[in-house]
Amino acid sequence: MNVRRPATLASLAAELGVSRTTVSNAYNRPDQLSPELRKRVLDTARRLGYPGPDPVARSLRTRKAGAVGLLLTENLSYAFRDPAAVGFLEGLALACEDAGSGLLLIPANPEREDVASVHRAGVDGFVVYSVPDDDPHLAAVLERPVPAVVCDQPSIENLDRVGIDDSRAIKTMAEHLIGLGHRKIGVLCMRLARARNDGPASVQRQENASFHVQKKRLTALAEAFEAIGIDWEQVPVVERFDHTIASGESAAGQLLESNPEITAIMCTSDILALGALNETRNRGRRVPEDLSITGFDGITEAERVGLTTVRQPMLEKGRAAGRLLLDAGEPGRPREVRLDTQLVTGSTAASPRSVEERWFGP
Amino acid sequence: MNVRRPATLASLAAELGVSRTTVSNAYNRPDQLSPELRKRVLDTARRLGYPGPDPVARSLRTRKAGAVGLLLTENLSYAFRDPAAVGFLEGLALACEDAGSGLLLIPANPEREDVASVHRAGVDGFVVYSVPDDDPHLAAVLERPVPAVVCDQPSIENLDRVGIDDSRAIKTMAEHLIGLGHRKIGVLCMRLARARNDGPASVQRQENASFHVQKKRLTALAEAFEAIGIDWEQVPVVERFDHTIASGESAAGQLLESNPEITAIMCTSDILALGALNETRNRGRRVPEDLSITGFDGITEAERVGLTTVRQPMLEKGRAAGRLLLDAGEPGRPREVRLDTQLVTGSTAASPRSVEERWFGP
DNA sequence: TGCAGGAACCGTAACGGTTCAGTAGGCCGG
DNA sequence: CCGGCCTACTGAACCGTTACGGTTCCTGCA
Repeated sequence: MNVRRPATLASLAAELGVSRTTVSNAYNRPDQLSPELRKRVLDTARRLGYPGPDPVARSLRTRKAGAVGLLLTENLSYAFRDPAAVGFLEGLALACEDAGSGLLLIPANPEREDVASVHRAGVDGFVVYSVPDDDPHLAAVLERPVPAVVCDQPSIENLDRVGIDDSRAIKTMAEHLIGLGHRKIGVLCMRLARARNDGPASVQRQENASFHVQKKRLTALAEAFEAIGIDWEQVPVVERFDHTIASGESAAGQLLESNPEITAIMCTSDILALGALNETRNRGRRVPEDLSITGFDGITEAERVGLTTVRQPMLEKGRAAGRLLLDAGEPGRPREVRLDTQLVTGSTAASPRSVEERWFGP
Repeated sequence: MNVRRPATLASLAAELGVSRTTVSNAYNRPDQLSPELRKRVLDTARRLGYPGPDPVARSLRTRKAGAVGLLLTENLSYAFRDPAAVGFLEGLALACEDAGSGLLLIPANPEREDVASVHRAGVDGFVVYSVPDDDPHLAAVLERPVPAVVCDQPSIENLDRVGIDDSRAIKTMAEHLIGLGHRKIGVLCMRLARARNDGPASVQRQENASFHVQKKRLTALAEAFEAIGIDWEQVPVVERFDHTIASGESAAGQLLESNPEITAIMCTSDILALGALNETRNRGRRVPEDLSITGFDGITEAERVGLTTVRQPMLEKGRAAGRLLLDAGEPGRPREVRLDTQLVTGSTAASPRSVEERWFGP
């Protein structure tokens, strides 16, 4: 009985001697037929091994897939490796759950240009999470005649958008460090473009960055530091393609090697900051006495080690994106959700003068 | 132009004066038509705003959805909160990625019996991860005429299966504790059945457990301890429905309150163990001097705090499940993957005699 | 000149449903 | 006896595509 099931709504109807409509109604509109007949239909279905209306055929007819697609810049598995991404996913999953919708993770290898996965996705809409502006997958999503919500991206056409004020958020951090007295800093950032570059990022590269969030943060930092008379050209920025603690370590090493005079490292993510923390301490320098280190995101691991960082509500971000997508707004009017961030003063940033104090006494 | 897109493969064909087949071929089989015509098709498609073949209609025709469904016992969002689940997901995502397949997370609220989400899922197969034996969602999956792989479940009909030797694994831990000299232990376990029960779990409840893994582990523990003459009836087992650190804390509290004489707490998961660790220390008892605590899973957080636990390869589990599902085996012969586990001797389990030693000297 | 063979394209039949405008019959009030 | 309404069910159109098995036309070669 379990070998093959050519049972279909039509064959079931034939077996019962009723119309297909009636069988369909038995499943979808119980009030449209007598209880006895309905029972008979369902019983026969069980007997014949009919698993109920085929979801794909139904989707075709109803134009509803019952799922939202998630497109992110990284390998699928990355979504589960980065705590910030996991937080976002959790929020998105919550929103989907509330709406009874599925969540389809779309495989989009950033190194390849294979857009087929986007075309193949049977979804009612897309959530696009922090992909580069020129990503072909994003373009493919825009072509699809379904709504989309972008997250941590510049606003596109008339799409709904979710994000934070990246500029304001990181400026708060910059001002915090400036207030502490730091003048010589270095920056660690995530990938700026689809083309791999592990090393210093020139100002030009920063300006041409296609990863919106990273670009925004660097621009804001430049503004903050130029505002107090520091030449941004002279501020070393080291970029890493992979977003891992190991990347943070090697980037920090590179930075400290070439710019030993800096008193603080600002990272555009907590993961990088955690790596920087490791590397710095491995080199025998104390944090924050010898070097201040700051992150961005506010992931649990960061809070545990007392990282000074900017907390952004990743879960809320995901939830907001899901909600925006699932309860469609007015046609012409794109919506925007901008979430609040919060400076978390941990124990990894202090005044650089404390160094002198250690040497020469207070 | 972006308002409505009634453009379809048929309308495009009509516009071009070619057959639908040809348009279809332009997308799917470029070698079946001349490059010029193909270009003309694609150009016209762009002009008309035709987004390419509809994925749902394609799925219906080809009988391929290009996605695998994941069913788990918990709220969707739970999958992202539990590190072990995240590890599993990462592995599963890797396998999906390799096969160019999507991963559809199916919302299956464990408290409700709403099975529609399973019926609605347009997928080529299911991965079922640790749901209770009597879960209606599981039943719904079995009805669907697509392959399924179960994980951490008893083998079903002729489904592929992935798991570990839970019995052997936890016995190793039990023997480790016994070897250290522990005779009076308490156990913290995860939910045993769909019906909520936060408190002591009687032997009968243990035997009737519908969560296969938990049952297996408890049974194995009973065997291990009865083998050295301990009456399992006398061993306190405390169950928690929610799988959180807070649950671990309250369960440990309950256990220590009613059974202050125990020298070790064995937990069936690291999360519970981390909670137990907190609670124990908050009560002013030292670990492992005053009390030994063991976990199960080997999550990162556990390793960080030096928990004595059993490591199981969650990522490999997910990957194996995905692979099994994606490269279909022989029809009649269900496959089974059984992964290895490993005892991790951390710093949270020690000989109970060290207590006496502390009091009376060595 | 005849013909084999391949390249390029086409027509039809599914794929498995949902939906909507009916229709037949029963019941009821007038 | 008639008109109207309700219940229970039906028929046919439609959703948008791909699989299958052709047909047509052109080229090259004997």
